[in-house]
Formats: sequence, C-alpha cells, structure tokens
Amino acid sequence: MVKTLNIIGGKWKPVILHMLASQTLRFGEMRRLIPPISQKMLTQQLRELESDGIINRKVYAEVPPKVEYSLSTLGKTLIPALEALYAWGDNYPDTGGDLKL
Amino acid sequence: MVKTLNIIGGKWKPVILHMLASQTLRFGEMRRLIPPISQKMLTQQLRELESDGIINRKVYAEVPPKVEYSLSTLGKTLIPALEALYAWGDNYPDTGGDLKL
DNA sequence: CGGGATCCTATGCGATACTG
DNA sequence: CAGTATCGCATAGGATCCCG
Repeated sequence: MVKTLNIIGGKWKPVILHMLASQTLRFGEMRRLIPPISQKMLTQQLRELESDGIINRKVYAEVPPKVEYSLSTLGKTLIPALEALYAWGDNYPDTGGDLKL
Repeated sequence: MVKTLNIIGGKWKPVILHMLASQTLRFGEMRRLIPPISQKMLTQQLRELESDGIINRKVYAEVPPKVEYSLSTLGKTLIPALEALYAWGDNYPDTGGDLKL
C-alpha cells in the first residue's frame, strides 16, 4: 500500500502527473511549466514514472531531438486518487508557498 | 497541493492514519501493531500529524502514563483520499515487501 | 533539444541509550 | 508507559558542466 506513495511520492511527481493528465507534453514544455524544477530532477522523476509504468515516453528520431511524455493507461487510473488528494489540499488551511494547480 | 503529500508523506504516516481511522489507540498499542517501526519514528510522525491538525492527542494524568491518539475532525476528512490511494495500490502489480493493510 | 555524469548538502530514517 | 536525546548512514534533491 505504501507503494502508491512510492510512486507519486517524489517532490515533483504529483505536479508532473497533474500536467500530463490533461495533455501530452514535451520535455522543454514541462520545464517551462514548472520553472523551479531542475532539469536533473525532471529527467529523474520522468524516468521513475516511466519505469513504474505510469507514463509513456515517445522519442522521435529527429534533429533536433523531440520527446513526448503522456500518461499510460495505468497512469490514467491514478487520476481519481490524485484528484482526491488535491481536493483535500484545497480545503486545508493554506500554509502558503505551494505551486498553484 | 503538494501539502497533502507533506502531511501523509512520512514513511509510516499512511499506516498510522489507516489504523486510527477505525479506532483510538494508545502509544504502546500502535507499536505492537506496527512492529518494524522504531519508537522514535512513531513519536516523530505522531507529533507531525498532531501539529498538522490531523490527529488528537489526549494525555491522562495517571501513573503509569496513558496517551491516546485519535483522528481529528479534519483527519477524518482525509480518509476518502487515503482510501483512493490504497485502492489503487491494490490493483497495482505487486512488488512485494509492503505491509498488508 | 533532451539529456547524462558529478559533486555537494539537506533531510529521512534507524539503532541505541536514557528519563519523568 | 511514553516519551527525549544523540549518533550515524542512506537517500533525495539542487547546482553545474558536458554531450550527441
């Protein structure tokens, strides 16, 4: 059961998943949408989500490189659980400082 | 939004909350119910949950000491979100090693 | 453009010993 | 019984530089 948290527990994973829930995105787009994230962390968290089967990674053999990320079928089943989390957070007394989603 | 995860994100917090969801418990009882937890971690996570307003801590002025923990009203509102998480975990390909809840 | 490799710091967590 | 205090390792996460 703790495994669900292992999967979404990274500092940026919930944010990433929330973005991918509504659209397919390229690496650079995600960086722009989440300014405070370092590129290392973005890469790392994407790789973990991918190896957990939550997201798909599609590489286009082009120059310049192009990589698109999207939720996998399994990943989509996670959305309701994530939304329950976000919804609860909205009702929680704000402590400030969080990214607004 | 990340704050919801800050609150339930500790290694043992989900387990603790799951136990408290169904009953009020004393410190020693919780230790017995979660054998692998160290007493330091149990104390620490309980303190954090308390300061986040998720659980209530009731101290009886007795000898020997007696302290009971229970979900606060706010804590109870968290249950649906937690259950969504657990439910998802149950459908996820098992990686083994987790506590069974 | 989308990374990989390194280095470094902060935090999490566990084990152990002591206390009102 | 229900903690507090201290130590030390392991991991997470940030900054920076390099590469096809």
